[in-house]
Amino acid sequence: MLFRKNFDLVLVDGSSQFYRAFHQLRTLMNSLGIPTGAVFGFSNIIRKILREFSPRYIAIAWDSHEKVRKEKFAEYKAKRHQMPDDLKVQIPYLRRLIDAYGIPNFELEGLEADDVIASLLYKMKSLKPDIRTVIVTSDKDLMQLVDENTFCYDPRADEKSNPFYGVKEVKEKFFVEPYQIPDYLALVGDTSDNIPGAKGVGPEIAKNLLSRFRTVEEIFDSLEKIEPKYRRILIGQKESVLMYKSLTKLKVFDMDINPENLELKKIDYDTIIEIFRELEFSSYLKEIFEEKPEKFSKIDKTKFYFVDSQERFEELKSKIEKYKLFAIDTETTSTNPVAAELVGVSIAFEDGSAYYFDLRNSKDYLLGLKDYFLNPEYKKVGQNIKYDIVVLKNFGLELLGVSDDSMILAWIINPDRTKLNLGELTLIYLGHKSTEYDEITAGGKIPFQNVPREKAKDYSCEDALTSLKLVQNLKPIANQKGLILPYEKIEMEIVPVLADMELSGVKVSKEVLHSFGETLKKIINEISQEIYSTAGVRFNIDSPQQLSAVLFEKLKIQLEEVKRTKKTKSYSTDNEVLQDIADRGYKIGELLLKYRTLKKLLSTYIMPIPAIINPRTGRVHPSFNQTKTATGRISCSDPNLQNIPAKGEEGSKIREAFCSDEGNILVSADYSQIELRVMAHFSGDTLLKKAFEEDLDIHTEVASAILKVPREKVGKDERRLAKTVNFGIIYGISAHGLKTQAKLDSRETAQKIIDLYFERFQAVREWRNKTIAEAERNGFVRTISGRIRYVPELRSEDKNIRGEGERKAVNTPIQGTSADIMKVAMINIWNRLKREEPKAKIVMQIHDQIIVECPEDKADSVSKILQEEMRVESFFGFSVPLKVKVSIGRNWAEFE
DNA sequence: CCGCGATCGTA
DNA sequence: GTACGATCGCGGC
Repeated sequence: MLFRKNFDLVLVDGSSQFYRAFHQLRTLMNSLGIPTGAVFGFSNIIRKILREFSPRYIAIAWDSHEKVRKEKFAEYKAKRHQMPDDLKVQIPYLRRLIDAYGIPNFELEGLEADDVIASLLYKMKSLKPDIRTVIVTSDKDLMQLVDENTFCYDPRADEKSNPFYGVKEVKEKFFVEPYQIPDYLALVGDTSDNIPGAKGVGPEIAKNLLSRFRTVEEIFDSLEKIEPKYRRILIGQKESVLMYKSLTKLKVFDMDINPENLELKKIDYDTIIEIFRELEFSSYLKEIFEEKPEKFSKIDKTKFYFVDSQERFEELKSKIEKYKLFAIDTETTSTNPVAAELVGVSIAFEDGSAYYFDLRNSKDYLLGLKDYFLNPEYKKVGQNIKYDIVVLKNFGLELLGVSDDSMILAWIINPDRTKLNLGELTLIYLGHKSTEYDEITAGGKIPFQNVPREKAKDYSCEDALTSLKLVQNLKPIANQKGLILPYEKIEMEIVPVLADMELSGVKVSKEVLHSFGETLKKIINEISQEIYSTAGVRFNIDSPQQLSAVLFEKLKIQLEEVKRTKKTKSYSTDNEVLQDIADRGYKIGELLLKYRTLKKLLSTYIMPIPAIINPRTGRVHPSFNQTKTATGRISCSDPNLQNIPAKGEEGSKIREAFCSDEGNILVSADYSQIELRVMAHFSGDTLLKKAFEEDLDIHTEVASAILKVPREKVGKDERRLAKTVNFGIIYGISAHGLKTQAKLDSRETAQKIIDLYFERFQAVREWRNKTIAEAERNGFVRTISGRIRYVPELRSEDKNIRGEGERKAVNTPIQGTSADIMKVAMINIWNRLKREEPKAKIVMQIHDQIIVECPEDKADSVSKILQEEMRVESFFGFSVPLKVKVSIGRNWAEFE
């Protein structure tokens, strides 16, 4: 280690670190939409320096007004405009936080943070000559203070580089002594402070001169001794250079302070925890928990009981009757609810009591609650309660009257939030650290059924109770944000629908997949051999790294433009590139395309799916995830049946494997052009609405409108272009995106087409502008049901990030409203089928399509129900007719 | 063993 | 140009 890390004094350049953190984390916010990035970044720095240096003395220096330098030079820091509102709102949090950390702050009227640091350092050195100091900064200005006992430290330096700057490092970087830094910057300029420097002088000349002279003053005093080529450059610049130096040279003000004023005070953990909870910094909260577990409240476990006697059971029943609402949590053998076996159940009440059923002993008490479970008058709440519904149903208990779910609440409050586990939510919203599953199962090594009963009881009861408390905390937030309608009428209503879909699963033919798989394996093998012989080398075709080496280094294939990957900027080998290679006549291009397609099908769909067929049901039971998308869509996983191939001969072969059970049939219903209809509704565009009212082909109509030709004259290519434009509009469109997608020759051509579109569909343009403007004002967009999504990207100064925000702001109401419509339809269908065709089961949902499996002779009846129940216009006051297409088949390939 | 990046399947 | 999830390779732990 090069440096002793123990310093006596830490001086932090507060203003610049705060600004930097703000710009770097501009889009970070809590679930209430409050921007938090600057505080997050600053907190990180504070925590890091306290941890690394454990200083006795510490101070954070702040800029005051910049009038001293401004008076000298009006352009100084002219590039920095007024403080943005998003930064302003974070200041009170930061102040409280710094106070809570016990760190003194200093500010000097008229001076900048840098000067304050210089003044503090000067004073402390005069009082304690041997003091070792570290200055926390990312700016080079402060390096002028570096000496044998004073170091600069860049808290944001990456892991590998040395974050410390001592005398040696400063010399290596600038080739001047630390005290010469102001002279150096005065000569070469400093773009970050808008100091131009001497005209014609760059680092090389500055280095050279400052190796021979100590200061710029000396340089200008000795101009006659300097070579003519330098003299000519410098002449006439003395005044400005000396002025620049006076700007970069730090000012030392004699501060009336004692070392005690800089002492690190006692840390107020309670306040820090309070702030971190409010700003939702869960990772920091966890770190604090590791340091000071006693600062976190623990849940009261004194009222957690086993239901192991008739007395307890009676007590529990009377609580159910009294409160008419309880939280429920199940403990099982698997995270997959269909495969899971129930081993324990807990039930918690408002009074903080909770009851645990250890099912290893007896199942009778639990079964004794059957009537309460079935009675929807008794409300049930939980965390991801869909899971418990599925498990309990397989156990033989149906749970009706499910009214609340803490996970769904947290998600609907901020659907971009990805961490929704109970521990995380508990830490932030309740401020206590719950027992983690890994703690009682030794990191998952002990199966739950083997966890000692006392531990199991406390764990399970705690989960049920925290879920109840979270619901009580989160529901008012949802209400305040106007989310009760989508929450109660859509999300909570669809929970049992999705639970049933998971229970039903879908039949898949092992035979079809197996035989097709064998065929594919042979073909893939043959293609691989051909690829190897064409390339002249055996390599891993699945490795983009190796593949690009073969294509571009070994075979030296040259393309018109080199396409690079997004993050690592290496050579891209995606389909577009391979197609390009094929088009240029390279046989390997075609081979690779075929290889990719077939390998994808084999490894993603054909091989894994038979392996996850549930042996008990003979079907696959995917998860229908309700809290995984930011727009309100449902997602599907394990396996994801929402991306089963649809196109191509091979895709169709895979769809063939998804079929109805013996004696059953599949009925599919899909919305026609739902997203464009949603856009017609939102914009109120008369032309679009008319097209849908008259049930015309929308792409042809749009082509006719933008190309100004009669619809009869619209050709295939025109229609295809219009279709691409239509999709583009839904995705928030950009000229670049349309150019790529429609393979246009330039961005300008794409822009012209977009302009033509908006010229004809002015209402769409107006809606788009209005939506973005409102999103900027409110911070979020809404779907038709009132669901929200924040768009913090719109606050960014980065044009690309802003553009991204604009597209999200436009796309989310469209995609999200379509999701709202589909969800309401599913709820209606499920309720109606339950009454009228109880043997019919919803088995799939693919965003605009729903698939029901039913006995063959019920196909017509089910078709009619789907057709009727999907017309949900009246639910939302939707102003455009919805169109539903129904088809019937034995398997998924037989639909249109 | 985990996370990330590249790739590719869907709406 | 939007929204997802699964697979594989690869590098780090």
